[in-house]
Amino acid sequence: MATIIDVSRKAGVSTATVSRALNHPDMVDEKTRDLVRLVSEELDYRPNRIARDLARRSSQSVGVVVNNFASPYYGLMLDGVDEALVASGWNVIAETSRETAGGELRAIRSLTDRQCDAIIVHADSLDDAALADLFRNNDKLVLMNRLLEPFGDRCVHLDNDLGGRIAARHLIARGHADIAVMAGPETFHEVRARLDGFAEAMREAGLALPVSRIVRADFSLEGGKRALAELMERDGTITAVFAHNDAMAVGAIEAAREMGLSVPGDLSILGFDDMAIASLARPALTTIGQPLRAIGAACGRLAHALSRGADTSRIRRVFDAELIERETVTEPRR
Amino acid sequence: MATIIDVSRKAGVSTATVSRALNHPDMVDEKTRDLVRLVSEELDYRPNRIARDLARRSSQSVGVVVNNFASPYYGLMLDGVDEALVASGWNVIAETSRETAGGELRAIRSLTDRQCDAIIVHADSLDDAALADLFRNNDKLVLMNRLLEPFGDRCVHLDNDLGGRIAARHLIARGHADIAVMAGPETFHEVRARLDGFAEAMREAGLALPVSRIVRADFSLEGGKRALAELMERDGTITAVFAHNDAMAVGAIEAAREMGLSVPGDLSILGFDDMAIASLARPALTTIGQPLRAIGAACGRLAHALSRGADTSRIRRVFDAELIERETVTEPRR
DNA sequence: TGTGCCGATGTAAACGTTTTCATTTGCGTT
DNA sequence: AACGCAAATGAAAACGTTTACATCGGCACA
Repeated sequence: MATIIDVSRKAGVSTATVSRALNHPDMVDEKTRDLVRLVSEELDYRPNRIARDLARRSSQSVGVVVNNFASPYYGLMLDGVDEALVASGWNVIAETSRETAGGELRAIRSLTDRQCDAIIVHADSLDDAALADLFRNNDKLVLMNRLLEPFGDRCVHLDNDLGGRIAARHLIARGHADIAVMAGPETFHEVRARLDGFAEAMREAGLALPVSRIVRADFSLEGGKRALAELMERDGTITAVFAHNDAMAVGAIEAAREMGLSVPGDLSILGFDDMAIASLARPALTTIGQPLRAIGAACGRLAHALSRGADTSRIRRVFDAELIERETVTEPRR
Repeated sequence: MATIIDVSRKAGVSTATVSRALNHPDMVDEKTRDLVRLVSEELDYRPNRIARDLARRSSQSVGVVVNNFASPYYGLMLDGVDEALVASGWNVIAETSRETAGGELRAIRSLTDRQCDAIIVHADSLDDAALADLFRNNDKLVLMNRLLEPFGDRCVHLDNDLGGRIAARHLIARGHADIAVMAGPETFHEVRARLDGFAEAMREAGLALPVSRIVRADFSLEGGKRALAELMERDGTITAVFAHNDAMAVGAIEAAREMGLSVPGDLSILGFDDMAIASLARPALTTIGQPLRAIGAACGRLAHALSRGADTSRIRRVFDAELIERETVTEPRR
């Protein structure tokens, strides 16, 4: 591999001039600039990024920590981050936390050691206090799809409260009054917000949401099946259910079918997330979508701006959930 | 941030000793070793990876280039790569090609500039000749889920030929004789192998596979729908179809339903890939699975071994496809 | 009591850039 | 002709490590 020294020798100039010709073309005479470029081309010179990074004290990369790569939830956000950074020649160094709090800390440390100029983290296992600690000590940290209160300007997230509201309003608009919700585990911060927004919109419409109509389930298809069974056993009068993610919703569809209930004839079902499964389900699932790619891209832009000390005020931090109408919500049969 | 110089001063030794105490503990006296460790701890010293990489002439990272992050196809393999490397403290630097040949070359260049010790590439847009060029000039390149003939020892891939064989044998074993195949676009190298294996197994069983029973479609749900329509129009006697991926297979299920055909009663359908959609479809799709995570992990191990000049002979390069029986294949009705 | 060796440490070079500071050159101004 | 200034360039320091080589004691051995 040719180094800058090879180029400087062959071109008969100093390494400083080569560096300037390539990085700050306007600082060097046109003739030498062309000469240097020509020679670089001939030798197929490619600057060693490690040496450059060391000298510049910037790695031109942002680290991202996610639970895993396999789930499209993370995949879409990663795509967004990548999309936002690729134009500026920056790289994304991704590391997985393998769903543990220890893993998240380990990943952040490792990315810090690698001198990433900023780090984007999707934190599931870390609680608010631990995160606040991290954010206090590191001002180049961006929180992905989660809101951490005192550091709102470094969080990019979906408005889950609004998502819950939209869900309630849609079901209410279709004429439902006896509505149940299939909530995710309490450990998920999203769950609280979706529940709050939903309850608030119900209240505004003068409708009741008794605790007997709220059931907890894990975010899986099986969880959804079990949850629907429990719900119907508790209270057979419900006409619609709002599930906190698509997998649970699809599970609910299956459970309903097994009970001899038609969807949406006897029971309307509304999901959340708009993952691939929603459009593939039959009947196709009506759901609340979150713009994951856009959220990822905003994280990327924020990280980039943060690490260059640029203005971050024009970067969007909160994204709206959006109703995706398909086939599983209609008027209740009377 | 504390540097090695801070540590050396505070401990009253040279930087060389600090470096040795931390990296080669057996080269330094027990007492100084403990002292250095204590001081490092106190100052919260973390070696600067960029400086270390420059000095060691190794970045301890492997680059991976994939089309995108959003598809679980790549996600699963990335998870595998990560899994194989995380233990040794190496990082994965991922870059997307955005589905273009130019993008693949650009990504490889960029990862080379970053001094990745090895690069794993999933090449879709590059043809064999271009790839061979690359592999000739760079001996730290690993090809992910594709076979490039003269460089088989640096390719990790699914045995697609076997996959095709398994598909044919399963349908034949169930009693089918009039079988059609829904092949993917010719540009995909997998497609050829699956077709070959399938045709070979049909021949072995003494069954015909006329070209009229082979239809090309793109790898999408819509493509599958259109392809089934065309197939049935050409020849209404078929009792089973082998689709080259799950999305097409699910499209075929839908098209069949729209034509008033029951699946698997009137028509058996066999997919390929075993992506999430397969288990979610109703009826659940019988398909041929590929161990993507294991393939990714093997790529990771191979890249790691290659970059350290270690023995690579014990790393598995070809993985078997596996039949996943669900609900869409049964005996033909007679 | 030398001699040789080995273990522990320090000195300084090396990794390949970027950038500060100093120097040279040429030009316009008085 | 002397001066100042700006543009172009070079010399060398800096980035923070690792490691080849040199040095120094101490110890076993003859």
